[in-house]
Amino acid sequence: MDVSPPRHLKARKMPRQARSASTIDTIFEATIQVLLKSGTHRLTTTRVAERAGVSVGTMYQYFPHKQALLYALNERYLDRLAERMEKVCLDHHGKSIPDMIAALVTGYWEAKTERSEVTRALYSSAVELDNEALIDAFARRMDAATGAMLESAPIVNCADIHLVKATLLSVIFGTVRNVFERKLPAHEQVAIREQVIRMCVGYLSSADDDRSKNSGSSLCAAERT
Amino acid sequence: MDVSPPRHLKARKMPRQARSASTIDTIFEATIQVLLKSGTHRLTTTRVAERAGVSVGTMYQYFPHKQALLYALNERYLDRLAERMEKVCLDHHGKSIPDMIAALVTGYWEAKTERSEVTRALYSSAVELDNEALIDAFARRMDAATGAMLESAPIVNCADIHLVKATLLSVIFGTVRNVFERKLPAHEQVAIREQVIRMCVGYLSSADDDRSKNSGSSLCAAERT
Amino acid sequence: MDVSPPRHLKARKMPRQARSASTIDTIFEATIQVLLKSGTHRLTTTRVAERAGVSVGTMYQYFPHKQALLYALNERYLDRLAERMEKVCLDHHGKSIPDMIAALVTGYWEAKTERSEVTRALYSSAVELDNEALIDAFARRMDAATGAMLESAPIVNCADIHLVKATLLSVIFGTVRNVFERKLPAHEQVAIREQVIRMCVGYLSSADDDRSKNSGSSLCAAERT
Amino acid sequence: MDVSPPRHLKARKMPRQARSASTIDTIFEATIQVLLKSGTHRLTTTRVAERAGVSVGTMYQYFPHKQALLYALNERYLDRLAERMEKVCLDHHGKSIPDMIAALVTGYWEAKTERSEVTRALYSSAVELDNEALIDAFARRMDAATGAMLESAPIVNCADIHLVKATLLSVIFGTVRNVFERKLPAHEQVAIREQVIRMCVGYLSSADDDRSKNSGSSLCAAERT
DNA sequence: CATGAATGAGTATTCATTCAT
DNA sequence: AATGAATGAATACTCATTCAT
Repeated sequence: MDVSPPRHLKARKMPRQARSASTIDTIFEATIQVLLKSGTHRLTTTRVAERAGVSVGTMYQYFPHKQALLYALNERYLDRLAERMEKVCLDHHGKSIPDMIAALVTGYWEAKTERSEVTRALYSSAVELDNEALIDAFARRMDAATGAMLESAPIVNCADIHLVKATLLSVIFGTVRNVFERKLPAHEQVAIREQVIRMCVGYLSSADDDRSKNSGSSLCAAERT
Repeated sequence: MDVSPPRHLKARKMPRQARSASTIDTIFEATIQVLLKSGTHRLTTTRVAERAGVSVGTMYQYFPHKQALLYALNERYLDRLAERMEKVCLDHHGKSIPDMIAALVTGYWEAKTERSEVTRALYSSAVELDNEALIDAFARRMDAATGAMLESAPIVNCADIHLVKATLLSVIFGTVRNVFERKLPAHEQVAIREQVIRMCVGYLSSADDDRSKNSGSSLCAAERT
Repeated sequence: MDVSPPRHLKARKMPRQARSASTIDTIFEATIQVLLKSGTHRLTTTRVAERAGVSVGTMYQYFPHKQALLYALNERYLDRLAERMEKVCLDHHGKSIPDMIAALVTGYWEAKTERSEVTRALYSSAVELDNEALIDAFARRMDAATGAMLESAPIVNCADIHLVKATLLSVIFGTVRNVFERKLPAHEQVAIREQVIRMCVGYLSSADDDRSKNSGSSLCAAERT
Repeated sequence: MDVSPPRHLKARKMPRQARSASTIDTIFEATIQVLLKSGTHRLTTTRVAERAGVSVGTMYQYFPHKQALLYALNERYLDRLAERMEKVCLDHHGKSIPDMIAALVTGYWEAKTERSEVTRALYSSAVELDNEALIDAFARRMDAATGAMLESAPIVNCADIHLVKATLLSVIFGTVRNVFERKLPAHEQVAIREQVIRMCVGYLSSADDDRSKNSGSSLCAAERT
C-alpha cells in the first residue's frame, strides 16, 4: 500500500535484508498472537517481543513505538486484503453483473470470516490509531478494481459510475462488517449474504434501466440535475 | 434497555434519590467530554471524576469499575438511539414503502451524524467491552419496530419477512456506519444515502414482486423450499 | 479487664443502655465474621457495619476508629479467656500438682482450639495493635490465678514461686500457641500436650525436691545467690 | 530452604548476575528498614523501592508483587536462622544433654534477641502470608539437626525419639517466643530461660529413666503399646 | 441520634521507552 | 547490532473518616 503514513507512524527501518524481513514478519505474527491471547489492552511491547523471540530493544529497532507497530500491522493486513479483492475482481472481468456482485460480497465475506478472530483483533487494535490514510488507500484500490471490473461488463453503462461504485462498496463492506460483528448464526449470515447480493444486483440493473429509459427518477437523471 | 448485563458490568447502585440521578448524569456527560478531549485510551477514572466535579470515590459508588461506567454509557446511548428510531418507525406507520425506507435511513444517519464526534467516541469506548448483549437488545428493538412499520404498509406481504428485515437493517446500519466512518465529504454522503434508499426500496418491491409472481428465484419462493 | 488502654484506643462511649450493649456485641460478632471471611487486611469498617446491620456512622459512635474496635475486640477476647482460665484454676484448688498442670494445659489448649479459626483471626487482627497493656493485664490475672491454685497444693513450697509460675505460664502458653499455629495433625497435638504436662509436672516436683534437699543447683538455691 | 513456595508467591527472576544478587539484597535490607520505621501496614512498595534506591519497576522485576517480596524475605530469614541453629547443633554433637539443651535454648534466644526489633517486624510481616510451607521446612530442618545432635549423646536412647524431639522443639521455640514477645525485663527473661533449660533437661532425663526402668507411665512404654 | 453519600489521599501494579553493556 | 535491566509516570481502585440531612 503506497501510502505515506503520518510521519510519526513510520516504521523505523525498511527491511533491506532477508533477515530483517523475516524478523519483521515474526514480529507481526507475534503481535497477532498476543492480540488474540491477551486482547488489545493487554498487548504490550514486551509481550510481543517475548512471543516473537526477540528482545524489546530489537523490536524498537524496527518500530520506533507501539503505534508504529500496530499501524504497520494494519497496513499489511489491508494490503493483503486489497490484493485479494483485486484478484477477485480481475478474475471476474467480463462476467455477468450478478456474478461480479456475488464474487465481491462472497470474497469480502470470506476474507473476514476465514480467521474471524484475527479480523476482530485487528479491528480493535486499530481503534484510536490514526489510520485514515490506510483506509482511504484501501478504498481507492477497491474503487479502481471494482471500476475496472464493472466496466468490463457488457451492459452497465451509467453516467455516474463513480457514485454507483461508491454506493456498492459502502453497502457491501458496511453490511458484511455489520453482519460479521453481530456474530449471527452462520446460516443466517449466509442467508443475509444472498439477499445482499440480490439487492445489489437489482440496484445495478435498475441503475442501468433508468439510464436506457431516461426516467426522471433515475440515478443518471438525478445526477444530471 | 432491559438487558441483564454480564454480571461483572453491572452498575453498583441504582439512583434512588434525585440527587444521585443527576450525579450519574453528570458523570455520563463528563465521560463523553473526556472521551472527546482525550480519547479512549486516555480516559481515566480520575479525569472523568474531575471533569464531573465529583471525587473518584463517589464515582466508584455508582460504577464498580471503569468498564461498568463505559458499559452503562453505551447502554444509555443505545437506549436513546433505539427510542429515537422507534419513534421514527411509529411516525411512518401506514406510509408508503419508499417513505418508510427513507425515514429509516435518514433517521439513523441523522442520529449518528448530529454529534458525530460523540458517536465516534462511543464506538471507540466500546472496543473490548463485552457489550454484545446491548447490541442484541438494540437489534431486537429495531427488528420489532421496523417489523411493525413494514407490516402496516398495504403492499408488503412476504413470507420471510424476518429475513427481509434482518437484511434491511444490516444494510442500513452497516452502510451508514461505513459511510460515516470514512469521513467522506458531506455531499457525497448525502448522495450515497439517496442511493441506499433507492436500493432498499428496489429490494423490497422486488421481494414483493417475487411473491406475487411466485418466481423461482424470488425471495419467498426460495424460502418455501 | 480493668486496664486503662492507651488513651487513643478507648471506645468512645461506654454502653450504658441495654440497646448499646447489644449493638456493641453485634458489632463484635460482625467483626469476627468479617475477619473470618475476608481476613485482616480486607476488614473494612464499612463491611463490618454492613454485616452488623448498622450504618458506619453508628459504628463510629461506639468506636472512634478502626483500631479502637480491634482493641476492644481483643480486650473482650482476652477477658473471656482470662475468666475461663480463672475458673479452671479455681476448680482445681487443692488438687494434686499433676491435676493442676493438666488442667492448665488442657484448659488453655481447648480454649484456643474450640474455635481455632477465630483464634487465628484475632491473632492476626492484633498485629500492629498497641495491645501490650492487654497482654500484661492478662498475664497478671493468670499469674494471680495460678499462684492461688498452686499455693493451695499441699506440697509445693518453693521460695521463688514467682519465677516458677512465670516459667510455667510462659512454657504452657508459648508451647500451646506454637503447636496450635503449626497446624500439626490432631493426634500429634494431643501427644505433645501430654508430654508438656509431664514435663511441667516433672519441673514442679524437681523445684520442690531441690528445695527440700537444698541442693546447690536447685531453683531456690539459684535464687538465693 | 529448598521449599517450593505456593506458586503465586514465587520470586520472579533468580539473580543470575552478581549485580542482580546485590540488588535483591539491597531490597531485602530496605524492606527491613521500612518495616522497622513504618510498620507492616505502612510498608509500601514505593517506600521500599525508594529506600533501596531503585525504582519500583526494578523491584517488580524481581518480585511479582508485595506478597512475594515478604515471602522471600521471610524465607531468607528462616533460612539463616535454620543455618545458625544447625551450626549450634553440630557444635554440640557428643556433648552432655544439659549442654545440648542449654545450647538450643540460648542459641535460639540469642538469634531472636540480637536484632529483636527485626524479629518482631518479620513476625508481623508474615501475618496473612501463606508461609506455612516455610515454617514446615524450618521445622523439618530443626528436627533433623536436633535429632542428629541428641542421638550423638551417649545416654539418650528413647524409643519415641520423634515425639520427644517434637515436644522439645515446641517447648523451646514456643516459650522463647512467648517470653520474647512479652517484652519482660531482661533479667527476668534470663531467669526464665535458665528454668526452661532445667525443665527440658529434667524432661529428657526422665524420658530416659523411664526407659531404663520400663515404668508403665513412661514415655517409651506408652509408645510401645 | 442515625444514616450513608461523599471525600481524596494512598497503594499496588503496569508498561512504553531508554541505554549501558 | 542485539540485549534486557532499569526507569518512573501513569492508573485503577480502596477505605477510614466526616458531615449534611
